Amino acid sequence: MKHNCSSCQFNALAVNTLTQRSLEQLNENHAVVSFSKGDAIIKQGTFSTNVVFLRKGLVKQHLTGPYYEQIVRLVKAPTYLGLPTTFGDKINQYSITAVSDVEICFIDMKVFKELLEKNHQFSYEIILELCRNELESFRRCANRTQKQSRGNIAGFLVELADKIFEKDEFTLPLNQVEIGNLIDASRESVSRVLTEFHRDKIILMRGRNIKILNKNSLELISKNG
Amino acid sequence: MKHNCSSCQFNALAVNTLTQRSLEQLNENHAVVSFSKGDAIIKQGTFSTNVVFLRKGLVKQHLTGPYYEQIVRLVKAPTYLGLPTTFGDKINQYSITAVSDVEICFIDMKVFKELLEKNHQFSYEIILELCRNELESFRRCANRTQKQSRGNIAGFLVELADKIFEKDEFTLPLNQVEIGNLIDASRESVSRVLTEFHRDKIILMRGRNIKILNKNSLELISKNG
DNA sequence: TAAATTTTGTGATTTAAATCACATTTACTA
DNA sequence: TAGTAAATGTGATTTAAATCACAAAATTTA
Repeated sequence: MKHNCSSCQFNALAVNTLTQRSLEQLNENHAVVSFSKGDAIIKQGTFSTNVVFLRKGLVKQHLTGPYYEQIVRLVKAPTYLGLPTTFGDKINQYSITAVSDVEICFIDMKVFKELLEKNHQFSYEIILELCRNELESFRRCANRTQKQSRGNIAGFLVELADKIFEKDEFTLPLNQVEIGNLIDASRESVSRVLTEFHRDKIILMRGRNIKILNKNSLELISKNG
Repeated sequence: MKHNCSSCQFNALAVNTLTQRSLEQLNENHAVVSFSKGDAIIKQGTFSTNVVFLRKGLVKQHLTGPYYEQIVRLVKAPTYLGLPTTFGDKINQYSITAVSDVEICFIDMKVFKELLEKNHQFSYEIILELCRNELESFRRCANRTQKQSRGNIAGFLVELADKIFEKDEFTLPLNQVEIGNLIDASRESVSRVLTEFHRDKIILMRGRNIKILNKNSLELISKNG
C-alpha cells in the first residue's frame, strides 16, 4: 500500500524541513505496515536495518536485564522509534512491542541517512529529539530508583492520564506484571497499591478500567515518594 | 590562553571531519579553562550557553532526584560533556562536576551549531555519539535496578579498571557516599561490601587504593547480581 | 601540630518490598 | 458454553538493605 509522506500529518516535524525532492524520495522508499497488539516491532539481538516511524498506536520499549525484562517506557504515536538502537549499534539493543494495534512506517536506512546529510534542519531536529529523550531517561531512572512503589505507581497513573491518554479515565495498557517491570516492583506490590488507591477513593478501578478521582492526591504521592 | 584546535588530538572525532575554514572558526571561538577537583563545570538549573568539551580529566554527571543527588556516570576525557542538556533544554537538567583536576574547552553555541549545519559528517558523528550514550544509559539503569548492591559494586570496580583507568590498580575517585549514589546503595552498604571483598581477597584495599586480586570473581559477582 | 571536620567501619534494629502460597476472577479457545 | 489458561487479590513469611548509633581513622585547616 502506498502512502504520501507529504500528507502524513504525523510526520510534521520531519516533513516541514524537507524539500520536494526529498519527499519524493521518501515516498518511493517507505512501507507502511500494521501490527496487532502484542507484535514485536523491533527485537533486541536482531540486526537493525530500517528506521521506524510510529504513525498510530502505543508501544513499549523494553530490554533484557540481568533478571527480568525491564520495560523502559511507553511511547505513543507520532514518533520515531528506536533511533538510538538503529544508529548506535548494528544489533538492536532493545525491543519495541506493540501495546495496542499500531501502524508503522519503515524507512530505508540509506534514504534516511541521505535526508540527514542533505537537510541540516532535519538533522538538527533529530539531534534535539535524541537529546530530549536522553534527559527524560535520566529523570525517569532517578525516580524509579529513589521513589518507593506507591510513588512510582501514582506517577505512572498520572503519566497515563496526562501524557498518553490525555484523559482521567482510561484502560490500563499493561498488565500488572508489566507495570511491575516498568516501575521496578513485583506483580503483587502493584496489585496491593492499586487496590489501596481504589479503597482510598483516589482512583476508581473496575478490571483494567481506571478513573482518576483525586489527581491531586496521586500527584502528591508521586512527588513525595 | 590560545590553543590550536587542529592540533588538539583529543578532538580527533570532530576535527577530522572539519574543513580548514571551520577549524579557523573554532580557533577563534573557544576558551580552554582549568578546573580543580570538586569544581562544578555544568550546574543543574542554570542556563546552558556553551558546548563543553572535556580535554583532560575525570568528571561525574549527576542530577537532583526526589531524595538524593543521583550520580549517573563517570566520564573521562576526551569527550563532549552534557550535549543532551545543552541542546535538549535551555536550562541544564543535570550537573557535571570535576572528580580530578580537569581541562575544559568551552565552545560557543552558535559556532557549534554552524559546524553542525555546514558539516554533515560532523553532525552524523554527534548523532551516533548521542545514540550510543543513550543505549548505555538504558543498560546501566536496568543493571542498577535489578542487581543487588554486591553485584553493582563489583561491576563498578570492573568498570573503573577496564574503562576508566585501564589498570587493575587505582585510587577510588569517589568517596563511599558518592559510590552509593552511583549504584543506589547506602554508604554503609558500600563500606560493608568493600570490606567483604577485601576480606575475601578479591581486592586489596588500603584507604582508597584498590588493587584487584581476582578480576574473574568480580566479574562473576557483577554478572550474577 | 592540635583541633575540627570528614570519611569509614561495624553492630543492632527496622522496614519496604520480595517471595511464597493459594483462592478467585477474568479472558481465551476448542 | 464448558474447560483451560492467564491475570489478579491477599495473607503469611522472608530478606536485602536501609537506618540508627557510635567508635575509629583519616584528612583538612586554623
